[in-house]
Amino acid sequence: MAVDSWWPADDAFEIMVGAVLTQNTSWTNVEKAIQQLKQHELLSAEAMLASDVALLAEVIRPSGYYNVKTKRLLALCDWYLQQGGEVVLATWPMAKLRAGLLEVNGVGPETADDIVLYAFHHPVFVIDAYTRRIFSRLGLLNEKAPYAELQSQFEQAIPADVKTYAHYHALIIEFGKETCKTKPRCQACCLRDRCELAQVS
DNA sequence: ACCCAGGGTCATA
DNA sequence: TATGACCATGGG
Repeated sequence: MAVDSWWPADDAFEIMVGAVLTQNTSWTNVEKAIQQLKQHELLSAEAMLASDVALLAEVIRPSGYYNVKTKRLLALCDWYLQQGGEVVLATWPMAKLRAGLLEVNGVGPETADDIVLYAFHHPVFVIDAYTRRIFSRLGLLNEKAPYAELQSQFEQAIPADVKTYAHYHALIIEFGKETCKTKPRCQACCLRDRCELAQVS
């Protein structure tokens, strides 16, 4: 599965926006917000910073936490332009990019890694709630372990390759979304049959 | 009418 | 350092 086939976006900036909007939120809600950003021609750092804050909040409303996320998007836009935008950021090494993103208010480890992997194509493994739930139910990791610790486990188990990391993450999300909706705890037994993911252990 | 969902920050002890 | 409150929507 190609990276872009499950995180569709026209450019790196759109992925950055999506990474913030999807915080603790289903992707279907994020799609609505992004669609509305496009309709209002607000899907650029310059346009967001120049827009009326109340309007921006209203436009991204479907993604939830819209007041918080409005501030976070503006902080990210600010940083993005200050550094010189996509052209400059694309030249940064992975560690510098990740550290820089983490400095932005509202960008935590998962949001930063979404951006590092999907927008700038550096090999970093994204740890999300699905990863924690599914693999802890399989008894393969401690759900409460710190982000960096879990990330290290996956990065040691999987070859450090952008497409591979994106592929595994996509598989995890697919299970998180599609299996056993009425019985969430059944995810583990469904997962056992999927060789690709079972091999992660 | 409930329950859940792909985070992160801040205040408190 | 660790735990809890808070942010808010949409779908099952």
